[in-house]
Amino acid sequence: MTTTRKVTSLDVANRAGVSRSAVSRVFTPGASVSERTAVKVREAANALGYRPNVLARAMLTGKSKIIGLVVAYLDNHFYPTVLELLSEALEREGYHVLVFMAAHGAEDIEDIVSQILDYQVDGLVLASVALSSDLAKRCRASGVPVVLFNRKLETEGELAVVSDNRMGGRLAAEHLIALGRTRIGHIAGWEGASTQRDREAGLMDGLRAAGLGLFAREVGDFRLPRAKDATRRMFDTPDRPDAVFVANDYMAFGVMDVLRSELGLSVPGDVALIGFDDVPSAAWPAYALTTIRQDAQAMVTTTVEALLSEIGGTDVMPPDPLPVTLVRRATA
Amino acid sequence: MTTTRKVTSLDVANRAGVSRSAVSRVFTPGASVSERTAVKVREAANALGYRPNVLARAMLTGKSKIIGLVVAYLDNHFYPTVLELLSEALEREGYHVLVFMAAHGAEDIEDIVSQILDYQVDGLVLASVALSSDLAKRCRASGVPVVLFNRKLETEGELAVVSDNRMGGRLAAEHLIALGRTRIGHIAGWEGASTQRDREAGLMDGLRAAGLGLFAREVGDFRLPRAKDATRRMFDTPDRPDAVFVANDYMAFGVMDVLRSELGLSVPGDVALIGFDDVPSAAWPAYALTTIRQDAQAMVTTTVEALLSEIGGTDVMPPDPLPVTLVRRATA
DNA sequence: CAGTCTCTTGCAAACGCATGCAGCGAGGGA
DNA sequence: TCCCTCGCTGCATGCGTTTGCAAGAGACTG
Repeated sequence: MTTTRKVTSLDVANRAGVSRSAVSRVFTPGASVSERTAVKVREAANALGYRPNVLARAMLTGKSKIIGLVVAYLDNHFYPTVLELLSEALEREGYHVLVFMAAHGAEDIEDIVSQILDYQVDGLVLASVALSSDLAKRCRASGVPVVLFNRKLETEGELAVVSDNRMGGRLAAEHLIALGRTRIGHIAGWEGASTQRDREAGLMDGLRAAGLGLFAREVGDFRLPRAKDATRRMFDTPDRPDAVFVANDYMAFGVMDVLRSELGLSVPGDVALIGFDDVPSAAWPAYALTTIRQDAQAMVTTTVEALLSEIGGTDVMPPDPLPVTLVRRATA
Repeated sequence: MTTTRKVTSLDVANRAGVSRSAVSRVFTPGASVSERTAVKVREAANALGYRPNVLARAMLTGKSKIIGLVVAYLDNHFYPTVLELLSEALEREGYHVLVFMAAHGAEDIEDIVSQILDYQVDGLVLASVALSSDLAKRCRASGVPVVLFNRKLETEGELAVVSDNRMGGRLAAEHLIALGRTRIGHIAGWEGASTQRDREAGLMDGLRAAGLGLFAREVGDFRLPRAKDATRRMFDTPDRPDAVFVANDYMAFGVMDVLRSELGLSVPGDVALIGFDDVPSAAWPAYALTTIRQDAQAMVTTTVEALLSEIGGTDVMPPDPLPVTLVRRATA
């Protein structure tokens, strides 16, 4: 394996008969270079296959052009979608995404974030992950902007991009009630998530407004097997719910599966179902899940804007919760 | 925003009353340091919150500890799964994944790979992406090991991790034939993919062995809408297939949707269906898709091993295709 | 007690680039 | 013709590390 020596700006400079500075300036947008040398340099660079070393540049400028993303799991299809959108949006701005998997549930977030900071990332987005508020503070102290995605902190001032989860829960409740359902159950996600709390709070708002209470409640932790267990528990009684609001689509698929395949119930005949997120597969005919849609694209756009502003030095106000909409399909 | 100055090894050195080298050595496993200074240094480091700058280290050592991953799309759930597994496996080895989205179909791979190399990645894995063999050569020339994931090149010597797609296709054919089906159709993926070619070749092997020919063929390009269109075309005739082998699960879901929901056909009653990959949702009761399983975990493990070996300087032989298995569910 | 060996440790030189500063030349106005 | 201005360019320094080299400090041996 012939280890071809790395070609540096000096090589290009020599070949083009200029100084390293000249080469550097040619590759630095907005620097002062004459067209004539620019041509010579570009030519030499092409011939040699030279490209500036991002890492070296990062050291000087302090800007690495990389954004850290920590995400806990990818089996809920909402997150792959987000990852794809986020990566594309950032690439458009000259950034790239360094991915970190937060071993599920494990509270080594502390450690993971440290690792990320070692890479001198320009920014950090935490998706589906809870961040202790003092850790957030530490990042901010390192000068690294952080934005929480689909989670928020009770602490003021942390940048968080979320949908109007509470409104979403309320919409779900109102829709089920309008359908004439009265025995409404809830399959909750992980209770540590603000997302979960808000969605449930919204549900309760809606029920209360109609003079109803929650008929049943189980927690599925945003995990498929647990959601199925939760469903079994919830329906293992003669007095069953006639509707269920599930905290996200991913769990809702599991719920629907046990309802139809295990318990032989009809959806929405026996029990109406409504999820949250509107992941792509919610639209698939086999499920045709009625759900509360979060606009992933808008969330990503907002995230990127906030992040880049902060990186640019402009302090930015925490964005408002993004609107959600009920998308009505076959299950409610 | 008080920009706290970055804490460097020099700060730690001063506080601990040693030289920068000492500090460096403390953080370099296997370096020669006395326990006494190690303690002093670690203490100072903790007090100051010091962590070595990975980028600076990367410049010196030439090892960035980052692996580039380029992937074309994440809507086929096979790839999120792989991404998660890959990231976890690499994190275990001290590496991290820098993600690059290859705008679908666009042949700017050339450009994307260049961008990746700018980051001085230690290795590159290309998933669901076709790589011109001279580009592969260019990477190799840069000293960056490349491994193709779920794709292979006709060129010899390129590292590629694939399943035994041909055997998979053959298994599918044999199973359908054993079921008594004779009018067997095929919904193909993107024809530029080796994966597609091999799976189809296997299918043909199986048919031929039974004295059958391919009854119908349409191409779905691994995309959901196109797969659905392909299905409509294939069944828009009085003389319909009684079985279909779809080139991957993701498309198979779409195929099944139009079969059942649009055409009112029964699966497997009217038409048997078999997919490829065994993505998680294939097991969901609403689809219960019979499919050929690729072992994503094994593929990832193989990929990581090959990559790390190459990075370590050991030239490694292209691994054998990984075994696939038929997993029988409700659709065939 | 001198000599030798083994550990540690500091020095200084990279790594590949960006950038302030000063110098150079050309063009324009008086 | 002279001088000022302005656009380019090169020099040198610095970013935060690692690492070969040589020297210092003990520890042992003969």
